[in-house]
Amino acid sequence: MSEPTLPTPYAPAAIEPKWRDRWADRGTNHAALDHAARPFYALMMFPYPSAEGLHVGNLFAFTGSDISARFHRLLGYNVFQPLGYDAFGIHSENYALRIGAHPMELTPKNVANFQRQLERAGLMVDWRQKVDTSRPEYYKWTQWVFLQLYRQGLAYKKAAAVNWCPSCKTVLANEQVEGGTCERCGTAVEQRFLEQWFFRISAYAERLLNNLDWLDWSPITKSAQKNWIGRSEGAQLSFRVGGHDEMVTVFTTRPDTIFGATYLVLAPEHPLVATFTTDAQREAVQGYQDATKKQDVIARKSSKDKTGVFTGATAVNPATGANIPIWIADYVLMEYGTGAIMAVPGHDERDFEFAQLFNLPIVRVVAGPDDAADTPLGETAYTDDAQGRLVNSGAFDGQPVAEAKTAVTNWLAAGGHGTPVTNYRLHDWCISRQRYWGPPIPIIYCDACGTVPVPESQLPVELPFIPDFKPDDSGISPLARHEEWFRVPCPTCGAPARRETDVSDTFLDSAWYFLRYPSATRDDVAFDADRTSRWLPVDSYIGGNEHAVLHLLYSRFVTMVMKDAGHIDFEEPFTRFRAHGMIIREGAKMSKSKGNVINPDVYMEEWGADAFRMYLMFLGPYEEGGDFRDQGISGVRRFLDRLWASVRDARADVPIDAGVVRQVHRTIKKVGDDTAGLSYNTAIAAMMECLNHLRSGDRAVHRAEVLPLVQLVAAYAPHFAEECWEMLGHTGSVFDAGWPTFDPAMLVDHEVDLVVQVNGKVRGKLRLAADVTQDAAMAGAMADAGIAKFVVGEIKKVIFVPKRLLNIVV
RNA sequence: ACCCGGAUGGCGAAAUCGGUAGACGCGAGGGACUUAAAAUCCCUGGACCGCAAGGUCGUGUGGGUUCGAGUCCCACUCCGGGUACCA
Repeated sequence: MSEPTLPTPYAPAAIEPKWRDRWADRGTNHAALDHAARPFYALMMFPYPSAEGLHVGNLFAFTGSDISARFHRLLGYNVFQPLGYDAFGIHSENYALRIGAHPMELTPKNVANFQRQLERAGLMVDWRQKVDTSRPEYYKWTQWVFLQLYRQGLAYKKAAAVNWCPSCKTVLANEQVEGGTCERCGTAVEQRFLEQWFFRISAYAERLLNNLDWLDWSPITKSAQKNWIGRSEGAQLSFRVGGHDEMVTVFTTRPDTIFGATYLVLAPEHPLVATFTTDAQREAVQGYQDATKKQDVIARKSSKDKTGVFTGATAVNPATGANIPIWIADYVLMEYGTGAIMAVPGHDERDFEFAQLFNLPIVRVVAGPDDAADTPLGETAYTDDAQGRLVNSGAFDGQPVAEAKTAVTNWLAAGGHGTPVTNYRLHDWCISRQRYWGPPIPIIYCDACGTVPVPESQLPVELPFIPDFKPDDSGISPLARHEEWFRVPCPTCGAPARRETDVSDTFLDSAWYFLRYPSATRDDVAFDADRTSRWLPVDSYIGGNEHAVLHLLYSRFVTMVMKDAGHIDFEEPFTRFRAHGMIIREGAKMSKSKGNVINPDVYMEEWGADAFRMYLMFLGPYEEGGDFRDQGISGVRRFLDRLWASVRDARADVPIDAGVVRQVHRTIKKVGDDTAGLSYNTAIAAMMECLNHLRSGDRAVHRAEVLPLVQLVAAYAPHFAEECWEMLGHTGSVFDAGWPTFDPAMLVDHEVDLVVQVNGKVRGKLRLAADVTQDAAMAGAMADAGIAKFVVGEIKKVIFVPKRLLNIVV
């Protein structure tokens, strides 16, 4: 008796590096950028390369995107899937500060570590086209993008408030302020006024909103953008002020309530406050203004307690002719509308609260279905505008709110008191950062010529290496401490001039990176015209919904501007966008402080990258995320082990089972449909089910039965599939072998289990021909004693759903 | 407060149109193989009553529509995310 040779087990540690090397050698993942006939641009949101290394959340996102990309390739598309690094910005700089490193030295190390981890994950990325936003080859063109906006009159400079942490001696982004204190040291944040560069995104509000109608995006993402843009229809109304020529203009969405406007409120910063304030009130008003100014932006917005001061002035309500007092209060914001409101305490909760506090008159001008004109308002304002109708409003009494909005606006407009307007919440995008780690804004200030854009031929304006990159108490950029850098001759007249020392927001780096990928190796243009028109707009964009608003909105804006400037011929960058879900672990959010952060390296080491990928996709619906449970990964690994064994032991000289073949065809259809719809978890379940059927009863498996399964699993477990494909005798890549086809005839059932109910309760099931008639089914049911015993009395009704059920109502 | 999601076995979850609730996987229990264990393979797994056949209940709560509801409608509770004095 000879010792049988041990069968080869599935060994990811051996085959994964083998295929990574082979893909690199053969250029398997390279897209034919200049002559692809069926281009498909698969984009995933590029990561910020943290020093901690790749997060499973990243890998979850990338794997899902990669499966979609590989699937499209199998379907015959020429897929371009690039990746890069969002390496510039405040995250990277703060981390460098914390560990006492320099971002210019630290970032390349982080990028290298990410690169290693990403390559290991087996993504079908065309690494030739990698971008790194912190490299001069990239940010040269970020600066170019700034200049295009500047040329279009969409970049301008104005003074604006910023958050300042006196302890960290730095400007903070709004996201870095929590409840009025610095997220890092807990110190109360102050407000400073600094000159800032803005992009006029508000000019695109309407277009950004309207295009959402036809974009193929996740509905949640669309609604987040819609809310952020915040379109509201209303009117601007002007109020005469006693003793003054200046009028107060307010914005309101409820012009119908004008008869109930019993006072006006201006924002404390409103420019007319000083004009209107009477001498008697001046001290109180100034005191209030000073107190407001000292408060930081965030604290002001988080405290809901109403405060305010009377200016001493009164205005005339154009509808009633009554004199109404003018107050200032910090619940009115200068940055929205006109910075002034007409207060209608009867029908606005904030005004109601304010009026109660300061004993201002509250008048009912809208009544609900159960109210009369003189029904008292009670404890709260009445804000139901769907059911309300006007009262105490002269000629408009009895009109429903919606109708009255138009009627009152028209009436006021005719009298010269106002005009209908549309307002947007969206405000201009402040892109200045008084920081070091970002692209210097390409502007030069000259005493003679004023603000001069850096000529494109002089780009990039390189970020110099400076050891003292730390922000200081002055509130100006670290670059402003380096005269040798910022003193330059004026590009126009040659006189001594100085550079802008602020850098631009990280979000600008990422607002155009998708345009760069196809042309990443070009140093003469930001993006090549031919390649751009071949590959863009992006066919599939997958990313986190945390970027639903800022990144996606800024990208759309920049794309629109590029179109208007004539650089591209499309205005929406992402034809299809899907948001993936979030991964939690053992029921809890992952965080460093909890110590439950997953290190992908450890899992890939133990189980293999393919099993890890597949588990991430199996643990829950991709668009909802899921719970990472350490024990769960063994299930997908066992599936791969068994599939491996079936491929290894498959033969060509055993009978093919018709039932197995039918199941394989059904699985091809289901996995195709589910993968296209990002239902990866159910696609994997279908493959498992199919394999279980294939192997059931310890039968000998025919090669033709298992071969399609290898193709189906390829997008999910690419190294594994390549090795199996080779074992089955192929020399090329499985990704060039196409997607298996199914025979629709194989999907049709000739016999079905018909469920029989009596009065809606399941009483049995019958194995019957699929095309059985109701009468035949009925006869079959009555012949079954277990069913017939429930059919007592007269049959009132029979519901028959072919192929599904028969319900007998007695 | 407002706007989105969500709630299904011990656990992660599945269920195109309203039509067998719990696919697939984890864990658990039992068995085979083994001197033994691991690995692997097979079987059983919603709850309750029952020896069984069988029956009753069951998708967060309370109502409703329907022959039939996890799925549709109304009211509510809890959880997650986003926005937050936006007039």
